[in-house]
Amino acid sequence: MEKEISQAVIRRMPRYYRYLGELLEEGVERISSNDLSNRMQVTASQIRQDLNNFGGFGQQGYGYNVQYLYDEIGKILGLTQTHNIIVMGAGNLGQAITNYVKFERLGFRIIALFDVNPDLKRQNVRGIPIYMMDELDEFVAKNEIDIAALTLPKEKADETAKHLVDLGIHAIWNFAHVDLDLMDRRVVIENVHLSDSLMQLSYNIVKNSK
Amino acid sequence: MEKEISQAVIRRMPRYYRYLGELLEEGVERISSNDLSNRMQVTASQIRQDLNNFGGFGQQGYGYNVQYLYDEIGKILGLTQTHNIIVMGAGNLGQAITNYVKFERLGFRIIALFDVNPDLKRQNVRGIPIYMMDELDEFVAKNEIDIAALTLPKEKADETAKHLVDLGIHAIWNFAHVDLDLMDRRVVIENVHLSDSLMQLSYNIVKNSK
DNA sequence: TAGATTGTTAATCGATTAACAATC
DNA sequence: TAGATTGTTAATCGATTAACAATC
Repeated sequence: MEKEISQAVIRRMPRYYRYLGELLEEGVERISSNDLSNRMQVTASQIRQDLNNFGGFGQQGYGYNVQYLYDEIGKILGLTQTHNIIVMGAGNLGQAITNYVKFERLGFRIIALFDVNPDLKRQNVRGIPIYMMDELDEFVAKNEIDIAALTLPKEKADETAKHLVDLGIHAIWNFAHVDLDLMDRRVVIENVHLSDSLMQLSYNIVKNSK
Repeated sequence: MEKEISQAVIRRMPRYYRYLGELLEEGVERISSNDLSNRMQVTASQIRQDLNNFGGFGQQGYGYNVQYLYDEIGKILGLTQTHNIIVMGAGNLGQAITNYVKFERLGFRIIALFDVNPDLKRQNVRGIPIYMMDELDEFVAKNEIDIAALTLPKEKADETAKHLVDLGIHAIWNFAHVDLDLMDRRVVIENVHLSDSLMQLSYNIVKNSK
């Protein structure tokens, strides 16, 4: 195994990717760490350090080729392969995520939703079918699933997550308001705790008004 | 102004709040930093350091009173006051956020949505009215708005944000895939970049499978 | 070549952890 | 009082920034 790269660095990579995408749209061919640092409001030093965790993508005296760097970061982030996603919970949030077409451009493809509500049986979201929870095992056996997005009430989140892992799904995008307890298992979890985010905003509002 | 508290600390406060809430539900009356650290998988030292940024909430030999600490963190996070929210963009994500009843328990109250789509005129989400964008100025003038949630395409996000700030709204919960350019203004911004989050997950999947 | 800018090492800064005296 | 556990200072660790030699 190579030397571990810190999550602080990883968290910044999608942001670089986003800015490079914008530069591409603007038709910019090359950029120096200094120019990029001005745009992104980070230090040029940090950009160079971050990138050099993964290799030398630039050239002295020239800077970075935008298209090349964009593609390389895409590779690093695993965007060259398609990721099939199932969404657990077909409520508002589950449906909102499903409708987020934008993800598809990045290679993320939602292929099914699951819910317990019988009213949703045989329904679909933008052509993507909603199944009942008891159809999950068979579906997962027959399809290659890379990620499960969890938009369930917190009471159901933990057991569902464990079940998904047992079915062989090793990546969970967790929207439930709990920290999943799957420590001993080989799973990657990415949390999106919306209410935590809102509370952080609330704190900063109070601070800002002082 | 008091000494600045780092965002790293602030980011952890909602998590403490969440765990203390769970302890309350379990009927636990008091807890030591050590027991809490075991539950939360952080060091006891960090818990004590974090809390002591805001004051001494514990007692030697006893630990922390759960209810008291819960309330105090609630105050710190500004949850004692109600925050009125408007949601810009009544698409799937805007509606999903609006339906997230959970927020209300924390004092966040969504009072209106705004969209450009004339089909949505006079519609509502769970009783909360959808207005047209041209009704925004009047609505903001007549109501006390604390937070605007931005669920717009990135092309519209920046100008809308500027407009909101001009109308006197100084907190933005940004779901658009851009970093808003409002640097010189007195605004607090909390970003929720879902595709960034998904890319981070994707990176960790690749790493995990090695 | 001269100028520009990277890749990388060294210095600084900040955040986390450890330790322990204070005290309930 | 003795035991437990905080609040806080000191030590360590990691992340960011600065500096500069290498090189295109």
